[in-house]
Amino acid sequence: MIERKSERTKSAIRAAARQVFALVGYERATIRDIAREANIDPAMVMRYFGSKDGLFADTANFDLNLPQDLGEAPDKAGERMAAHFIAVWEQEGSGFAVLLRSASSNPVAAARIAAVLSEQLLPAVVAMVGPQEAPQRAGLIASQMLGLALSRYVLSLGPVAAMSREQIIAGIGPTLQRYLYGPLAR
Amino acid sequence: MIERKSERTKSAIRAAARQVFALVGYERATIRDIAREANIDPAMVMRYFGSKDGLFADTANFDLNLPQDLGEAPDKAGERMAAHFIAVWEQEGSGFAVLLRSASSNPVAAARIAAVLSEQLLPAVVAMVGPQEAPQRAGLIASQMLGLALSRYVLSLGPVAAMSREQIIAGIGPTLQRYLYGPLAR
DNA sequence: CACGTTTATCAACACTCGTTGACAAATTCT
DNA sequence: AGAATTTGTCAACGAGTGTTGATAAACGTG
Repeated sequence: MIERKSERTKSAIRAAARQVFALVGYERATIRDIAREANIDPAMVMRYFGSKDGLFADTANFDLNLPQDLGEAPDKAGERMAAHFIAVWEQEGSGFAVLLRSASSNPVAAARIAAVLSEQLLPAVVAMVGPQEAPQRAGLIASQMLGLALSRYVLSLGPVAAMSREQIIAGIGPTLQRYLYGPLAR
Repeated sequence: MIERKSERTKSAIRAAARQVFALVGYERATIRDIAREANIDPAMVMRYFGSKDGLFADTANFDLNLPQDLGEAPDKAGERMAAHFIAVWEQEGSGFAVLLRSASSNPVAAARIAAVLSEQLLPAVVAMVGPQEAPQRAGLIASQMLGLALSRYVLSLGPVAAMSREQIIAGIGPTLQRYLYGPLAR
């Protein structure tokens, strides 16, 4: 057999876990729920992922994957960044929904979001504006993007969820642009 | 006795509940934890609040309390709004921390945040810019403010938590200003 | 003081959860 | 085919949870 049977089961569990975790969060998701969603026995989850924590750690990952050339067209950076964020989030199984849904109550998820900020967003901003002002600028950007994701995808707040991608980008792009290159308080 | 003894106990429970709920969220908070924090018996919680849900419903309330005169100085509205948000959140026992910490996993909390948007923020924005564009503008404002609160108070993301109130206001005020009165995509 | 009401204590129930281990079935290898 | 390994099933355990009811202590009132 070219592919172990267990790999099929593992990915079925993973897919079900992503779905359930993203929908109800780490605490409310039960192994029994996930197993039922994947049409397997709860014990299989333990066999292949060791524990509920292990499954979550495997499922809740996210790569921001920012383009490297944002700084080459500085006047377009904000808009491009906004568009990139939305594109990455809306691709299925990105793991970001899992992460954000559980971040408020699960320390592991919170730490991973913090890591995305410090290891992916911050370096990109450093490359654009230098190390001096980068933390503050990256922090402001993170606050806007996380707030958008929370409002639109997690809480589904009416007005935010109703906006089109284009409206979102038109609204938030200039904000990111200013957070990147606009004036800053000392 | 001028004040029933039960009122003392009830407010002790309330205070402990706010603290525990705000720290770990609805699901991870246990009645036993809250009771221990308040130095009372778990059964007292049931007597006075009926259920864990009842206690949460009693604890998790929030009034944005926006000033009525924001529209009178339109060029200052964004900055004043930002300053007001921060002031309201940082006053102890505001209940907002409880709400936001649990919003991602608790439907009641999510619904209450949605209600703050639709019943408090939206009407204020309608009064300033009219009903046509208000939903989109209020949605954008909510996304930025929720994201700030999430980053700074719930997740304590380093760069955001490190900023001073003045830096926050200087950074976010202009954003709200543009969300209120700036150009908008159709 | 004695009585009724309010407040507090305690132990237990019923349930759900993550997790485990024994065992069976299927699959692969010799 | 027979043995060994992998994969799956099932029932149960132990811990923790919200919740309840019986019972005691504290308190105000005649």
